[in-house]
Amino acid sequence: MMSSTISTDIIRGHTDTIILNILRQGDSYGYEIYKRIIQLSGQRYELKEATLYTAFRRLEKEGFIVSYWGDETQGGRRKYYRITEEGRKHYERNVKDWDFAKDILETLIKGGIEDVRE
Amino acid sequence: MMSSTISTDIIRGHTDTIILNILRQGDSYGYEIYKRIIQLSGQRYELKEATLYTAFRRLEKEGFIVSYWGDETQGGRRKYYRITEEGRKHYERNVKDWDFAKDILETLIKGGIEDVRE
DNA sequence: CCATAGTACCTTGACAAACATAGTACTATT
DNA sequence: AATAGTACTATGTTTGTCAAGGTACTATGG
Repeated sequence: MMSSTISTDIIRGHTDTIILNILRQGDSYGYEIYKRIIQLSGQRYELKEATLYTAFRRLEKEGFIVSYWGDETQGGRRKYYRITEEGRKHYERNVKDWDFAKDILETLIKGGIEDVRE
Repeated sequence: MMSSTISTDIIRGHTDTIILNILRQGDSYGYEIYKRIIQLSGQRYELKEATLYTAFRRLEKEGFIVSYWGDETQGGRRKYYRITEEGRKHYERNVKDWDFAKDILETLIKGGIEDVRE
């Protein structure tokens, strides 16, 4: 599995958006988000746990998410994350940036001189 | 100009492909490639010179391009770059990877649980 | 009862790409 | 003489990703 042709450098810069996209659909915790990313990609991409937890810290520091401990009476404790209003705005902005950049990127990697934009 | 909403992390990983795309349309030199990238993006993206020359060294080391000095009798000397057969293959591979990754990325940043891929 | 796999979280250190900054050197224009 | 443009290069910093390792609990099969 995970015959990943998706290089990490292509995903780089989208990690935060990917996480926020999951959280805007409901609170979740690290391991579940980790699994859901694999599932969403159809087993084609795995965001490493270390990267994920690094991102949580970054996002929380920037005020885009908040965390709270679940009240599991048994089993491993879970740290849940919730997206903030700021986080939603940040997500929307990132998606907009992505849609915008996508087209330019397409021209840059495939276009010839006749495709010059104005 | 250059009200760049394109973050460098979105371009990251595509630098080599962007350069190879220009070179597969004919030999060129650093400064010209620098200018053409700005032009191709419609003044929306500037690949910094430092990044460009770092990429040249990387690409040459990997055998994807070769360089030779131009025979300018006047003006600053120019170092030309030519794409190799290996470079062309590398370019094709990168474009394929990008097309593949693009769809998955789209799902990851916009998709909900109902969009799970198989 | 013990080994293994799975769930769940976290830290440290290494690496590579992109870039800021700075420099060299020549040409053309004012 | 000053400035802007062309053209190349080196050095050091920042940042995101990840490999590797660790802790701790639960469930399952032999």
